[in-house]
Amino acid sequence: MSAEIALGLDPVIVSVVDTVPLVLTVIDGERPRLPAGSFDPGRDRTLELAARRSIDEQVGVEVGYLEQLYTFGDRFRDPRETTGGPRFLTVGYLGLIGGPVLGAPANVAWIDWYRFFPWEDWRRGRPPMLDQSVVDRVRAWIAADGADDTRRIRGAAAFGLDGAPWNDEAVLERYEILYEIGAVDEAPVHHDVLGEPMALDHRRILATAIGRVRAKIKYRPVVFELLPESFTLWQLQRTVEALAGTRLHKSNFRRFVEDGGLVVGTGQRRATSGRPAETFRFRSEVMAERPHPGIGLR
Amino acid sequence: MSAEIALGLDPVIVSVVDTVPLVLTVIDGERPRLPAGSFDPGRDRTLELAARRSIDEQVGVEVGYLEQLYTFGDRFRDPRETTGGPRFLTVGYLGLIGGPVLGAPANVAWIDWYRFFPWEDWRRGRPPMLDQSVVDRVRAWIAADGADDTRRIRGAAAFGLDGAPWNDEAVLERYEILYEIGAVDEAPVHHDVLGEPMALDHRRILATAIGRVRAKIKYRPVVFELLPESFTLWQLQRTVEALAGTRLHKSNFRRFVEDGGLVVGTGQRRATSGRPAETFRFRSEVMAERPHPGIGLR
DNA sequence: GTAATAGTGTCTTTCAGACAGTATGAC
DNA sequence: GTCATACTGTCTGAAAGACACTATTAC
Repeated sequence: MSAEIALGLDPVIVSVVDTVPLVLTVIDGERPRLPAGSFDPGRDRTLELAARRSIDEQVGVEVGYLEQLYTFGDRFRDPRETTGGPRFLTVGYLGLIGGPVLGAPANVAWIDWYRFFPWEDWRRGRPPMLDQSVVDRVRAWIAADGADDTRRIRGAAAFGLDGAPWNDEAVLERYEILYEIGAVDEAPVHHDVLGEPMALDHRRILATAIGRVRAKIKYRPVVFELLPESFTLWQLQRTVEALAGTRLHKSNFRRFVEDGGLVVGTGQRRATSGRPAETFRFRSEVMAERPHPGIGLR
Repeated sequence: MSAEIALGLDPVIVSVVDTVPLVLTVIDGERPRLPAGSFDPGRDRTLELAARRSIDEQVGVEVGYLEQLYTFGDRFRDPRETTGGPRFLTVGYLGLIGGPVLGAPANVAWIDWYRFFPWEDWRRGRPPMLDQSVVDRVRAWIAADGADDTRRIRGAAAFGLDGAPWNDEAVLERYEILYEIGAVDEAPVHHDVLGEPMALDHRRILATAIGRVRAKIKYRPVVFELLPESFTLWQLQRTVEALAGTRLHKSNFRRFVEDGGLVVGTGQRRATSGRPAETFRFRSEVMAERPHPGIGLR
């Protein structure tokens, strides 16, 4: 068993175009992967700076918002460990950038994250692939011989069974249960899988990122990192809906966001295919006024 | 510059006794330190298991709840790097254990975390050391020549300036500003420091942990990890107050916790110095009923 | 006029926050 | 009875959630 450590940096770079949440991937093998880099201890002063540089070098993109997600270190998360390689640890990051990104290398692709997590998109009602057969498999897993009693609560909370509400933030919890029941391609034994796979454990890292974004928009004004300086309220709502995977009530959303002091009108108007919309900008002063200025509404 | 990496594990183990939040420290140098261990890639299947084993081996304690906090990797966070040592990265963990812990080695000490963060305890009103002189230093830092405009918002949100409310979760943000203004011993240049220092960057890690606990109790029933199987509501309230560093309204707290289905009475009573109190236990079913079952109340 | 998108008014229910009160024990 | 702690009732205002409505453009 090797005593070496190799440290990687796995950034999940997110952008939203119209109603589609996109994740930046590299296509250079069978499965899409995150634009991972490796940490060179001699070069960067902090892990975050290393992540920024790695992203810039690989895909020519400078991210604005970047936060650390989690450090993944399970043995054999990288198959090179089985053939005498070092232990591959990686620090996951979440990066947000606004607008479409140009000038990226040819093997870089922005992919709708719901291709990897189709069961997470409830904007047009319950996703069709999340059908009775999947629910039955989760229930079988709950009731399995020798299973811990906590499975009942984990399963109900993750998939909204037995009257529990759907929790949009429980992305990782759902992915992990689907992994355990063999409903994703990455599981060692699997059948009738859901969604498209990614390389290594990158879909798990993406699940962590989606869960984090969905939680974070509710108590920190991070959505604005994904929008241009000025935007319409409809644009803002569409962006939040894309991330959260749910629909919001228009008038409640407007009230929340305007009365809450999160945005302020610019006085400008923008032509649409109907009545022109007023444009707004983020009001950064809310950060000091309220402890948790975010968007959390049904 | 070395190209080596060394990975440590720095657990913040928390317990609450009566009204005192305690953190487990090791006293073997000038300053108390966290019971840090190093990660041996050949031994443990996951980072969390490695952290558990490290804690058990060092201080003979088996933690129940354990979650990853953050990975710290700033250059020179460990001074051994300056003399040709490897780059010392560390993964911080938060562990919670209930009840007093016996049988620990002699150099292990449970210390009231407010000795390191006296300005975080608002249970008896505004902490006296957080006086005008400190506020003046923060304001000077905000107004400094060439300072970024974001300092105004950071400072106001962290220290409740200009009408902003005190945010109990902003523990790390406050520590970082105090570091920048030289009001903590760990800062390279400092005077009139607040609180007791810890070794290396351990106080920063502890700040991260306190902020995380304070945030987490509001949306996850983690307090119960710190309490025995059955407890009185007064005990529960005292524990929450100890962690949050604020006082809560008794009747509102009771209503929240009982009507919210977080606890259920056992029917048993317990003698006190006044009327006997009913005992309660945690109702784990809430986890499936509500998306965010926690305790968040003034 | 219609279609399409933008934006407003208001009712109801829920719940946080604050008040003041009563209950049951030891002595 | 007093003292100490445990526990309850209820008022108020804010805000979430749901509903229906009006406004301004293109055609």
